[in-house]
Amino acid sequence: MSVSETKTTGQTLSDGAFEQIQNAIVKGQIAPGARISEQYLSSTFGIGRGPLREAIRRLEGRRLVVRIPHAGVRVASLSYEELIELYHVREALEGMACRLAAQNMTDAEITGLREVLAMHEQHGGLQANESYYQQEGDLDIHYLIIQGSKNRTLSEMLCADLYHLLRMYRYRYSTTPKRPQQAFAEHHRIIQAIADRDGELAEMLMRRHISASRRNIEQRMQETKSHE
Amino acid sequence: MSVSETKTTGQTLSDGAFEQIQNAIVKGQIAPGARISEQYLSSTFGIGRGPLREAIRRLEGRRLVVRIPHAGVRVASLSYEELIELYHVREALEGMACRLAAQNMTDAEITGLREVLAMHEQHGGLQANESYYQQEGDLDIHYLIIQGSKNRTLSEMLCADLYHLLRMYRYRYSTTPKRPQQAFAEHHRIIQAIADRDGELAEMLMRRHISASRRNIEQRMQETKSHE
DNA sequence: TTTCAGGCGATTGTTGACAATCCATAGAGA
DNA sequence: TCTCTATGGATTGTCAACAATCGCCTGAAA
Repeated sequence: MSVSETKTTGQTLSDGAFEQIQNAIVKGQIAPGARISEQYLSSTFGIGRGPLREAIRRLEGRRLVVRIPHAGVRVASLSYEELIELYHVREALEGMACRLAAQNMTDAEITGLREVLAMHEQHGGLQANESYYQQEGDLDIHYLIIQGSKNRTLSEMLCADLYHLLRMYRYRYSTTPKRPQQAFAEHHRIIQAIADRDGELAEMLMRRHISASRRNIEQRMQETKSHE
Repeated sequence: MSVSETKTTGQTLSDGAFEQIQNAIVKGQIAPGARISEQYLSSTFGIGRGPLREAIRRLEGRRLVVRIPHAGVRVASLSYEELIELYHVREALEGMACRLAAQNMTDAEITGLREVLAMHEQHGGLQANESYYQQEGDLDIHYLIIQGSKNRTLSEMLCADLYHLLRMYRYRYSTTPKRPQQAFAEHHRIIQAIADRDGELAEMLMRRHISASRRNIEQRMQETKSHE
């Protein structure tokens, strides 16, 4: 569980620590449910406990860690139920974002969206760790559409708050083999609806897309039965 | 802008400061957009800067303050556009919560909901600062319905993140004279739909309820033109 | 008069030491 | 042997001092 040394993009030590710890948690380099002591983090990142505690409080706000007063913080370990809840929330929020995107995206942005999709189609051929790239690509598409909604409040909620939790799960449970192709087709239809400025259809397609993704997870969890 | 001395409910100084500052911001005791120095807070609450900074980082996560590195933090002053955005997000999220509440609330909880509504109806007679109570009452109803969705992720997002921002505005722009009665009737219909276990109708009614509230604000802002 | 450079004051960022709290373990008594 | 208590260690919470950065104000030059 060695935390790889990524560059600190933050302007202040606290910001840097925040990003690094967040990355480590999201990528699973720190195991979910594991207790993280301030001393460990302090020696790992080589900074004092002050900035660390500030970073932890921010992570707490994003629900990436759970803190118990006088007892320490643990990496959040979302239950299966909470993951499903997350997908339900996403369905409502991203459906809305998609409808707004159909209204508010510029033609240039829609063109860019298509280019990203095409790029992912080309890269879709390689096999090794394809799931990873496909997943990140999936996030890229969703990210662009969310930004296209032009609703900054919505964007922040989805990108800053929800997506990190989601990515945490994606790193844990690698994607299912069959989904990517289907997801690609769904993305294609969604983008088409946006290009047609059909907000209602775009919302419906996005909701179905996320709903299908959720059911896919539910099915896999049912199979493996490793609820832990 | 004297910050009233409210009791510290938090278990740790940082938690207490977090709640107190949050309250002060929400209630408008600290003006929106005002710069708050750590020294001021430190002397006001009588605690060191360490816990204060932790509290500030949490407030930052909730978008109640905006922080610029090396330059200090300011109380968030949401623009008119952001307020409208907030209502749009609420519409999607609370609509969903209402649909889930119709599915998942227990009969006892629905009874409790009706009692709260009836209580607010009785108290509706008094005039002085009625708007305030009506508003808080409104929040109570919404709060109960959100909890009734039994989706903890959703509940946290709405209650912990969004509602404080919303309350901040409610304290600033006192409610309009005519809305309460109408809102009361709408609440009544929503609760009826929940009692009937009609999730689809409940969601639609809640969306319209929030949408009407949003349009009411839009109209008022149009009239006064005090966008500042 | 305007603009830009430099320095001063104030504020934020960071650190290390100190205090308070909790957890686990060992030990005594029943 | 079991339970309850007390003590020690470790960890978190808090504070006060130090360092770094920024904004403002002064003043000089164009």
